[in-house]
Amino acid sequence: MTETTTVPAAESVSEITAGSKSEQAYQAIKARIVEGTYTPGYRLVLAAIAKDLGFSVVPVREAIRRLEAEGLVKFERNVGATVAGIDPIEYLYTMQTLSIVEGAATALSAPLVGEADIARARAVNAEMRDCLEHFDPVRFTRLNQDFHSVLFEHCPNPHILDLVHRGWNRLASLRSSTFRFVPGRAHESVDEHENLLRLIESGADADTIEKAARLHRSATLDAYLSQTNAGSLSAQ
Amino acid sequence: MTETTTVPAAESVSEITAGSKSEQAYQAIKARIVEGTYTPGYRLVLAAIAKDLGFSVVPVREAIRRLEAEGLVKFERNVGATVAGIDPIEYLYTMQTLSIVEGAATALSAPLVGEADIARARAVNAEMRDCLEHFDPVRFTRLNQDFHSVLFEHCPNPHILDLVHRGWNRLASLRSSTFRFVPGRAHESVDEHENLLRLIESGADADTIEKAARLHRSATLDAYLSQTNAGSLSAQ
DNA sequence: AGGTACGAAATCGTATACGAAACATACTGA
DNA sequence: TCAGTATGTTTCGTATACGATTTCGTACCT
Repeated sequence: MTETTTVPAAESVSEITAGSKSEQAYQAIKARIVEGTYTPGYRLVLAAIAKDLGFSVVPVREAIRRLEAEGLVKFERNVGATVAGIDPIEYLYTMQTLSIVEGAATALSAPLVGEADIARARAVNAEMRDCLEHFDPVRFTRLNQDFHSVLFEHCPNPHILDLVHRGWNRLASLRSSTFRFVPGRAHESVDEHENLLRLIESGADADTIEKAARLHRSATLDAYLSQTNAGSLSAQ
Repeated sequence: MTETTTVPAAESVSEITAGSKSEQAYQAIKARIVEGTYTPGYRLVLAAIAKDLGFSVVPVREAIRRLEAEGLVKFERNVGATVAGIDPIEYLYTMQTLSIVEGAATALSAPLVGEADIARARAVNAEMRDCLEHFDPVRFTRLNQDFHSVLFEHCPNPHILDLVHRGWNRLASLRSSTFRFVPGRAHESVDEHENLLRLIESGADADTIEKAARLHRSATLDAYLSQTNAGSLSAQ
């Protein structure tokens, strides 16, 4: 008879969604930005979003502030928030920053990357190579992220790892991939991936790996820059 | 003649305080953490702080979320916020991250650092040398920040610069300076500063400067670690 | 007609209020 | 005596409401 008392019930079946409404709002808005529903420059009005999501404005407000901190939206006091644009100069800054933190993360991860990881990364890279034929920039970019994730996710320093994730996030918010603009870069990229894998396999020292990873990204940036001749602010 | 029309008057003289109350709350709480009024582990209760500052809980809440994003406070859902502790492992992560971003920022700044800057930095370093006699860790740490600020503030990439600032912020929240724990390190530090200045003066290449700046910080970290033998997770 | 000043609408910022979750404590039953 | 449950208190999470600020449209003056 007493057995029923121990079960405090499962929080009402339909409420397993996600933590707070702030969190839900954050996820929802972010998704719409990445997915393109909210295009750059789009004006994010608190009340409108709140009504749309069925929440009050308070959680929405908090979500937007979080997105601001991540650089996905631009916020102006007493005016409102807009989806951050694809300002080429911003793209440059983001890529440069990412080249540095990702390089470091990859180097720090390297000793912890096992054979299984290498194999997985190589498989992804093979898919990318296939992808070069009937070129699909979006798919290619997806695989690219998968590839690099394998290499840096073992980074033991959570702060650095977080910075890497933020960088990728920002890039994701730029609707079309870099490779759409610089398709030629894709070939080199795949080759550099293999090179990077060899370095890690052979237990190269951290500095070498870091430099390679950083250069891999700077090269993409440079390719983009020479395409759009947006000035020479190349990463070191 | 038309110029006069553009001036909408100075917003009422007494209201130059600071933008929003959220901002004020943010500054106030941060100050109390850095200054030590709120010691690590201290429980930040929204209502209490709000009453204390004379605001409502809403701006306070937002301020605390910002501080959480910067890592100054730890936040747990439905439980509350506490001032982030001096967890040695966290200190390690912060220092390692800072070594990387600060190194990069310094290297990127180097070409933009003029003679006047060098002179200023050298003056600060001289003060630090003086400071070595009757050693004052707090003052020394202040000067240390001044010195490095000169070297990285010209960094053209605002994202990286922001990351550097955040790192310094977190370190500042650790009440007593590193040099209190490792006073011997102070001497070497001053010498390394001079070395760094020479490199920049002579127009050394970015990679060399970056490495030197990064090593300068890693060395401080290592000194701390060997003092507390907190395991060997040394930066690269 | 051009530009300025005023006013209304829109939107944000903050206060207050209430419901929900977590923690501490006292009580009941074996 | 002790485990487990019930209750109370604290504190957070969110909704609603109102005041403050900006922006835009319109009428007026030169």
